[in-house]
This record gives sequence, C-alpha cells and structure tokens, in this order.
Amino acid sequence: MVSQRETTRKVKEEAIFSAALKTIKEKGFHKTRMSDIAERAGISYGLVYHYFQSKEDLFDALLNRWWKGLFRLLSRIQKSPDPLRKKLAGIIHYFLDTYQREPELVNIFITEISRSTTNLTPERLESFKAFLSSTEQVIQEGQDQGVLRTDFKARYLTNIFLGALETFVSTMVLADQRIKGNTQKQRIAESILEVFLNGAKQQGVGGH
Amino acid sequence: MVSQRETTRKVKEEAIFSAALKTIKEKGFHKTRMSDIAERAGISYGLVYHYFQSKEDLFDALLNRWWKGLFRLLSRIQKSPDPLRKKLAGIIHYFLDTYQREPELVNIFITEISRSTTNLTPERLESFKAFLSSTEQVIQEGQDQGVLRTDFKARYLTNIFLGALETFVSTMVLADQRIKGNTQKQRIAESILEVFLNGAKQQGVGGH
Amino acid sequence: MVSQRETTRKVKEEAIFSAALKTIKEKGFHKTRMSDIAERAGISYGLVYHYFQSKEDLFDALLNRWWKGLFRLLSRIQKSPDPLRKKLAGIIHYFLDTYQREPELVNIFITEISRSTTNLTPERLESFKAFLSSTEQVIQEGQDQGVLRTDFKARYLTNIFLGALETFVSTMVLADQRIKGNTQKQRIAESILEVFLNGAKQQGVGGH
Amino acid sequence: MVSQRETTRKVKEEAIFSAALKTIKEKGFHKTRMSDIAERAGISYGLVYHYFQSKEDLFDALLNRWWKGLFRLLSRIQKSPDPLRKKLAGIIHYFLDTYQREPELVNIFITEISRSTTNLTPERLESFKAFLSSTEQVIQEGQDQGVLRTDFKARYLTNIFLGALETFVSTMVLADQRIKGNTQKQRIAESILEVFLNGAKQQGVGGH
DNA sequence: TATGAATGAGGGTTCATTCAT
DNA sequence: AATGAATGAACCCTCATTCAT
Repeated sequence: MVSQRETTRKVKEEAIFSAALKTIKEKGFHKTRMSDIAERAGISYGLVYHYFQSKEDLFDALLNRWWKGLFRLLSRIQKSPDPLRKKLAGIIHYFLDTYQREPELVNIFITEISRSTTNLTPERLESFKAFLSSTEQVIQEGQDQGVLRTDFKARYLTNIFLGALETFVSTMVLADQRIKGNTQKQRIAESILEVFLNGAKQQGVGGH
Repeated sequence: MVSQRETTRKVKEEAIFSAALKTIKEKGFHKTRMSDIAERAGISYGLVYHYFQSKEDLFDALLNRWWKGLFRLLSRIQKSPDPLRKKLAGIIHYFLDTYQREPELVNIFITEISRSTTNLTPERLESFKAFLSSTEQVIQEGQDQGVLRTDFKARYLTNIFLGALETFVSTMVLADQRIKGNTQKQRIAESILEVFLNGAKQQGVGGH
Repeated sequence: MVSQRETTRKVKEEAIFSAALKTIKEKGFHKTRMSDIAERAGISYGLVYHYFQSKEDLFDALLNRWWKGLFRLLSRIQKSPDPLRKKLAGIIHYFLDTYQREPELVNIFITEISRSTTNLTPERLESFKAFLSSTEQVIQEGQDQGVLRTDFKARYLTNIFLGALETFVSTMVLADQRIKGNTQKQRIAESILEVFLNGAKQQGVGGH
Repeated sequence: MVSQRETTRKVKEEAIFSAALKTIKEKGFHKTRMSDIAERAGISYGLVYHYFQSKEDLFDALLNRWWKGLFRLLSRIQKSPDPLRKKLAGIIHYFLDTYQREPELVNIFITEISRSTTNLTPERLESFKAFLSSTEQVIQEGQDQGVLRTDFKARYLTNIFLGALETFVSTMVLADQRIKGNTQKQRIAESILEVFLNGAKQQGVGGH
C-alpha cells in the first residue's frame, strides 16, 4: 500500500515533468523559466523546488528518462544473439517509438544534448559517449561477423548510421511532424536500414 | 588605395568576428556575453555596438559567412552536368574544408542552427530549408537519372545523406578533433559516399 | 478578513507608489531610475518588478489614480443639473484638493502629461483628449444655456479655462508651494471662476 | 567683410540649430541623441562638439533664442506708455508669431521648460521667473491704473492670463496645428484678451 | 505541502563625450 | 573644419533561488 503522501508526490512530479517537457521543447532549456513550468503544471514556482533541487536537476531528471530506457535496450541488445539488422532496428525503433509516445523527450535529447555543447556538463557528455560506444560495439560486432565492410572504421560506420537516424528524427522534430501510424514508422525504419546495410555491407567476392 | 579609416574598420570587424566565433563555439550563443567577445577582441564592448547593431545581428553576420559559401556552391552544383557522386562530394567537402579552415564556424552552424530550435528565427529557418531543398533536388535528380533507388522518397534519402555528413562533423566537433591532412579528409568523404551511394543505388534488374 | 499575503501586497504596492510619486516628481520620469524608487521604498529593485511589469507600467498605474478620480467626477458633472459655475468649481476643486492631498500626483500630471509630448503614448493621449472633450461639453452646455458667450468656439473657451487652472497649479508646483488652508483654496478657485465667467459671460442685450 | 571661416561657422551652426529644433520637438530633449541632430544636419556627430560644448549647451543656445526675443519685447513693453490691452496683445503675439515662424521653438519652450521640472537648471528657472515677474509687473500696472480689479493678487491674474495663453499654444502644439493666416491669429488673440480683460476688469460701482 | 514575497547577480544596450587623424 | 573610432558609465529588465509563513 502506498501512503497518500507518496501518491501526491508522484502526481506532482509527473505534472512538473510533463510541463517541463513541453515547455523546454517549445522554448529551449535556456529560455524556459521555472515559473513557466510551474504555471503549466498548475502549481506555484516555489513548489518546484520542493521536488527538484534546481533547474539543472530537473533537466537531468528529464534526460534520465531518455537514457534509462535507451541503456536498458542497449544492454539487452549487446547480450542478445539477434542478427545485426534486428539489433539496429531495435535502436531505430527506440527513437521512433519514444518519438510517438513522447515527442518532446526526443526533441530535447536531439536539440539540447545530441548537438549542443552549451548544456553539456561532464556527466551528460559521459552518458552520450556511452551511448556512442555501445552502438559502436554493435557495429563492430557486425564487422567481426563479416556482415559489415571492414575497410571503414567502426566509428565511421556508427556515425553514418546514427547520423541518418538522428537527422530523420530531427527533421520531423523541426517540422513538428507526427508519425502517422505504424506503416509510416516501418517505412522510415526500413529506409534507414536498407540504405545503411546495403551501403555498409561486406562486398563479398561471392557475396549476396 | 584604401583609406586608413576603412582599413581600421575591416581589421576591427575581423577581430570581432574571430573573437565571437571562438567564444560562441566555447560557451554557446546564449552564454556568450558581448563583453566576452569584446574582451577577447581586445576592445571595449561599446565598440562592438559601433560595428554591429546587436548580439543577434553579429550572430547573423557570422552565419552569413557559412550560408554565403554554401549557397554559392549549391547553385554551382545545380547547374553543373557533373555526375551525382561528384556533386555530393562537393557538399561533403564544403563541410570538411570549412571545418579545416574555420572549425568554429561549422561548430556553430551544427550546434546553434542545425539542431537547435532555440535560436531559430524565421529568417534562419528559411535559410535552413533552402539548404535542405537544394540538396533534395540533387538527390531527386539522381533518382530521375536512375542512379538512386526510387522506392524511397527523395526527402528520406536526403535525410540519410545529410544526417551521415552532419554526424560525422559533429562528432568531430564534440570531440574537438582536427582533420589531420587531406588523406583523412578523403577517407571520411569516401566512407560517406561509398556507404550512401551503395546503399541508395538503384538495384539492378538482375540485382540481388 | 484579509489574508496576510494580500495585506503585504497592498502595503508594498502602496510603498512603491508613494516612492515613485515622490521620486518622479523630484527628478522627472526619465531621470528616475527603478533603483531610486526601490531604495526609497526600502525594498530591492527586483521586488518592484514583482508588482509592476515595467517602469512604464508603474507610471501608468500612477496616472490611473489621477484619471480615475477625474473621470468619475466628470461623468457625475455631465449628468448633474447643477449650474455652470458649480460644475466648473467642481473641476477646479478636483485639481486643488488632489494637490493638497497628493501634490506629487498633480505635479506629474502637469509635468509629464499635460505639457509633454515625450511620454505621450497613444493610450495616454486618449485619456487626455477625453478629459478635454468632457470639459468642452460642459462649456458648450453653458453656451447653449446662454450663460457663456457664443462668439468664441467652445474649444477656445475651454482652453482659456483649463489654461488658467493649470497654470495656477503648475506655478504652485514649480514653486513647491502648499495650499495653506481652505480659505486660500477658496480664494484661488474664486479668482479663476470670477475672471473666467465674467470674461466669458454672455453679454446681455441691455448688458454692458 | 566677413571671413569665409566665419561664414562657414554661421552656416553650420544654423544647420545644427535647425536640426536640433526639429528633432527635440519630435522626440523630446531626453530622447534626442546628438547623432540624430548631426545626421539631420548632414554632418558628423563629432563636429557638433566643435560648435557646441555639450548637449546641454546646445539646448541653452536654443532656448536663448526664445528668451532673447521675449525679454527684448518685455523691456520695450515695460517702458512704453501703451494701454494694458496693447501690452498684453504684444505678449500674445510674440507667442503666436514665433509659433508661426518657428513652431518647434515654442513647442520646446512649452514642453521642456514651461511645464517640466526635469530640465530645469537653476539658470533656466531664473529666466522663467524673470519672465513671470515682468508679466506680473504689467498686470500690476493695470491694477494700479484702475483697469484691472484689485481684489485678486497680481500674481493670480498673471497666472490666469499666461495660463490661458500657454494652453492655447500648447493644445495647438499637441495637435500639431498650424495657425492658418492672420485672421485666425487675430481671432485667438482677441478671444484671450476679451475673456481675460472682461473677466479681470475693475467692476466699477456704476462702472460700465 | 504549498505559496509567493523578496533578493540581487547578470547581461544587453544606449549614448554623451573624447580624441587621433 | 571634419570624421568616426573608441570608451564606459548608466540603466532597464530577467529570473534562479531562498525563505518566512
């Protein structure tokens, strides 16, 4: 059984989260005021400080949602015996699914972290590098298995793959486009996979 | 012959430009103070306002350097009869060359414009869209000529191409990596081109 | 019962009002700094912005005190069946009474609005014109009733009346004179009324 | 014979004067920048300092034009044996004539001096008081000669007279109205004189 | 828990004035 | 006489954060 106090806490935190997400997406982290968030959450701005230490703290809590899910997925992928295509598809779908469910979260990740040095504290950079590394390991594995060409560094291929994925999402983000149904999502995922895997596949002698 | 006045102006403007470039790259546009720029340029902050109307104005002047060169290149490419590979190589090399010469400029473009909604005034968005469109036309042309597969929208392929390019540059940017010589530059350009063109090429009739 | 919060707000607003009134009167609106007002009110300047949006906003709040009372009076006068002399006396006394109670308020009205184009936003001009019009209607009515001469436009007579009144007040304002008791106030009011009504009265048929 | 140097000086000073007059009238003294004046005069802002020590200095030079003419008139009036009506008419016409010729000058006098404490340096206040005194002497003389009622202080009657005059001019100033020909000017002058003299005349026992 | 009064560091911008050329 | 580069005091306003209630 959960105490009423705990319930209130959850509810309020969620309201703040949601308000922060929307507002930061609209105005950017820097231009978002704590009072904007509070107003949107329907509480006083003083109360935000009851739940979160500071603006930065709240921001990190937001980002952790993104990282937590992503790292859980990546660690599952790394252990799994699935073929490369399925693993990469998993990463793509994490982006697209999250974008469907919480577009603001993906927006913020792309906008404030993935391409911005401004908000990059050492801790955040660490998370980002870990993400790159994990993806690179998946790619490296593909090379080791002879599925991907080895004449380019794993890091290069990783850049190409993630770059394609990120740009897809960020152009949608910029244009405020929603993903219309699973068919479109499949289509997007396939185009990235097809082009990348085709382009990066081992050009085997008798390869096919 | 140029008057001394005019020379002074040019010299100072250049000093401000250079200082702004470095400082914005280091701290981001938002966290860069006009006084930071002035100090780095070795002048009083009042003088910055003598040459530029405002912080935004200075920022736009900076960006125009980037856009001007890029649009000149794109218009040349659009008119040229070169094969697709050479055209795309041209775009890639504009990024890489500029990154070699003025890494901060590319950094700022990637960081503050390409992936950030925060600083996106309508005018800047316009430039950005024009850039996307022009690239898309090149890709579209590749499809029309039967060089690129047509089962994906031109916009999709454009995203993949530019995404790969941008991510390459931005990971270098993030890691503060310099490009070591033309060999490395060639290698990077090739990896993008190879993977993209291979992955996006028209699948021959008997192809499998 | 009033909450303590509300009381604090009222008290502070009043303190700011009062400080603004005195400071603007002494230094003029332009030369008055928000920090001057805050200092005089015994609070930090940040708090002024907690209660008023901007310097202009605070200024308007100040003026509204003046206008509110004046327009309430004018609308009462317009509906009333009183003779002209009593109506004009009402207007005069509004100036003189307010001057006794809040000399700074009258000062600011005269100094910053009545004769200055500098601070004249369209909204403020509107208030001013409404004031002129209402007074003109009273004068016009006097003409229609045969009490005032009709060989001069109502607007001309209005100018003369208000001009006399304003100058009285503003010379006191300039000299920082207080009105000493009701006798003096009566005397001033009478002198304006006497001279104006005598000078502007209908020259009766047999009158001369 | 005048040296060419001296001629240039005169021409430039006049250009600066004229530009200052117009600009201060439009924007007010405080909001007028030295560079505005220079630009309007078609010279560099540095040059303004060659002719005038400071912004305040230029402003005083402007005002002196007004005061010089007014004091010359007042001293002539004080010595003259003309009847009161003619003397007051002289003062009125100085305002109206100057307003026809140099409306900005009258505007500035009314706006920045007559009703504003902001720009009131001790020297300027001195001029203003001298003007009031001189006019009061004329009025006093009228009382002594039995032309004006003596039951009101000379200062009161002076206020009424100048107030009526000033308000006339300042409403035209506010509305940016020009005086259309001498007929209108006569009409205005008459209305002020008529109302004032009628209202302030000695109420003879059997007087009429 | 909850409110909002209170603080003040911080930053963009303006503009009179000086002065080397 | 003439220019405009150069300076920096001044001032408005924002907003994260603290804290009494």
